[in-house]
Amino acid sequence: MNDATTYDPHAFEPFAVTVDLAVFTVREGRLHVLLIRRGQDPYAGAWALPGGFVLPRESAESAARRELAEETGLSRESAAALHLEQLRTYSEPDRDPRMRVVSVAYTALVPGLPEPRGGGDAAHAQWMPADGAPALAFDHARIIADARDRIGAKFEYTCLATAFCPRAFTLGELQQVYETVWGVELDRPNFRRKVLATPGFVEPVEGAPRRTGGRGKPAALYRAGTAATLHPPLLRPQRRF
Amino acid sequence: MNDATTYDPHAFEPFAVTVDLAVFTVREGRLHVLLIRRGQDPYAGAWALPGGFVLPRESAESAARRELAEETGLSRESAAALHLEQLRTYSEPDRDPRMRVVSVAYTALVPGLPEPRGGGDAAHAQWMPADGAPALAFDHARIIADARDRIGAKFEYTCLATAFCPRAFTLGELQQVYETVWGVELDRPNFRRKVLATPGFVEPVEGAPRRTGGRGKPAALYRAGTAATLHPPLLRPQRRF
DNA sequence: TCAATAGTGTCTTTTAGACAATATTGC
DNA sequence: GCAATATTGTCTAAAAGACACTATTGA
Repeated sequence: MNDATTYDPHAFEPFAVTVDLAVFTVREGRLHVLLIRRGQDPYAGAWALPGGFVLPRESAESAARRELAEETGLSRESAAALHLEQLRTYSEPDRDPRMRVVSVAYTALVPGLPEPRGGGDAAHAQWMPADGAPALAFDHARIIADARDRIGAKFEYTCLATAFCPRAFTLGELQQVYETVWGVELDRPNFRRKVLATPGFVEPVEGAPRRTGGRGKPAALYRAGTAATLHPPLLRPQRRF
Repeated sequence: MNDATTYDPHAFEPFAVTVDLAVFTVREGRLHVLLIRRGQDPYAGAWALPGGFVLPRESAESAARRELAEETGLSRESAAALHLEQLRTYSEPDRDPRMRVVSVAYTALVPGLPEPRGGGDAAHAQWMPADGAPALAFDHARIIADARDRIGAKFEYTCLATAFCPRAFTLGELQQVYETVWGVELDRPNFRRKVLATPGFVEPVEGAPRRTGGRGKPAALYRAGTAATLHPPLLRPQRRF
């Protein structure tokens, strides 16, 4: 085994360590991902995930939150409240043609509303549909695919879906989040029964019911509960064969 | 956003990138983890996870497989067949007191039998019970805890448990793997019904049945099936409250 | 009135959990 | 025979799925 004691940090060409952010939202019944347009080679003009270098004195998680605030134009306080989760690390030697870059990818889920009005560099950040997205720089298409897999799986046994919803939301909105992420239709009464029967998933919020589109009965409002995981899970409908 | 184009790799003190391996096995009904004893400061004399530096031209995954082969004394071919999975990356600035080290942790599951007879550096590698383990160097206790959480969760909806079993195993052995990892007792008839009803989880193997301890009816042998995930999942018994 | 969405109730099928009963081995 | 483990079977409880039905809004 190698040991760090025997290692001279300057003996090798150094590794660069970056974070990449796969920031998702649901708008108009479609999953969107936050992308920026690259101005320089390689991949000049291509779309890419936001991200940046981990600074010498910060953790990857801190770097991810810092970049997230910068890219979305949110305050640090708001960004701190967003759901941010480490996805995995990508370290193929040639994933960046210029130098050795190891990137820690993070997934963030944000409610549908806020535009990525960027302070600073984020002016070119834009929501793009996660399906039918353009060609992406580096291995970013892979990162997005991995992130979508992870999100879809976590929807089954965690309360993660509420991270896509505003503070107060209707069960119809929550159901649409599930349907969008999973790409399936769910039965409304059964979904409702299941969600309400899961302790800590959602809790009712008092006040005037909200109308969804103007038409139809106004729906009751709920907010995210205190639970983090679902017991029992909310399983994706299976493709029986 | 920072961009690698504007980055001088030698401007900062470089990052070192390592892999840490949390290698587990089940023996005698207890979960064990492969540890090495450190010979040098910091943490001289303490136990630590095996691992090492990612070389300039290899991916973290390749480094993990290389280190795994070295530490366990297995051939590259055997090591390639073991279950190896990226856990997460640890990047706190002071996790190593000497320098900035970002470590990509991997989890490996191996069948109970093989001793870590090490070629080379691995002579000091040893299986230790995962509970009641000694104090560990760096943040390795945290890594082991994260790995155990992940394994326990994945047991619910994947076929991962068979990775702890030899090529041919009995349902009783598989059940004991579940019971060890989850720390619960399972009902044998129900476990059996569930496993056999899940397509692709296990498949029967012909040949003489094996006796477990000499006493009792010999059990039929099975091998791992072709499925990777369980549908529907095999849920951990819930602590109802 | 109708269209549209929210919400309730009910029935059936599936799955999980508890546990009795039988089978096959070593001693 | 008995102890120990494997295996089958049965009954019950819980959950999922399908779907009819009612409720409340805007036009």
